[in-house]
Amino acid sequence: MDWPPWCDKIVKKGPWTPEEDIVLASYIQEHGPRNWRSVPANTGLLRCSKSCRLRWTNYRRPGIKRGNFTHQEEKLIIHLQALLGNRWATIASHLPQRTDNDIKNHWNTHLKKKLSNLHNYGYHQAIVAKGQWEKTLQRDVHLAKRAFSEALSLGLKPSSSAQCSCTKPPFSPSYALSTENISRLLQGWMKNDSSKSVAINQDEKKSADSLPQLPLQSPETWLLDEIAEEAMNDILRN
DNA sequence: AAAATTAGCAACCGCAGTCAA
DNA sequence: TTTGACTGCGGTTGCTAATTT
Repeated sequence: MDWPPWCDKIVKKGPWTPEEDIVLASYIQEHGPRNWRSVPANTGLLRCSKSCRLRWTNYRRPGIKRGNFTHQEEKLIIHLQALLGNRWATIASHLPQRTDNDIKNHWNTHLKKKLSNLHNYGYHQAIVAKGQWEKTLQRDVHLAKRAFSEALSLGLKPSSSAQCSCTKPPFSPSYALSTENISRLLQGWMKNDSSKSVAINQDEKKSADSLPQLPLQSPETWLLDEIAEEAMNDILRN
């Protein structure tokens, strides 16, 4: 049965009910998450294919982690956002248990605010610590970007342009933003991070592990000096 | 206690990319 | 080469719960 042309008139919107979820989940379990157009047609759900896909991708897909973001996850999101901009899908690929929608919502409702506080707190610290705080988060982000560019000139592997879905790179060259290269940069950052407990994609990690270390760990070229890091931790904890 | 405001989040919308016919 | 179907993405909206006045 094809989805009728008048489907827009009967399509249901708004929150999904548990019953609809069960129907969707059992259908996907049987047929796999593809051919979304067939889902409403074959299940009788009064939802458009898009809505079914979104519901599955963001809420019903196995392995999705819901609930509070850990401190470590937040830091990773902040760093990736600084590097990539609002490319939520790319950022989400580095937090496999989180969806892009979840990350985007968390950024818009929590992290932006926290970063704003961090910025203000930074200027306060600058006065208190007699200039030690001149490395505010914004500057750190700038440094990260510079380090990124420098690292590229030191031989980060270009990705095949066809695989790079980045349409709006924050800085050039555009090939910089491949998954592999981002993983390398993250690895550099994580080496400086105390907990090192972020679950990055295991394949990416293997790939990154097999590559020579890049000179990204020096204070001059990587993100946060101890003071900035501590202040950031304070803000994120609150 | 009630009304107003704010915050958080699920879901929708529109656009762009991909691919097959 | 063109066209249409499908999919993915990011921005935005709107509902609900929590908080403030």
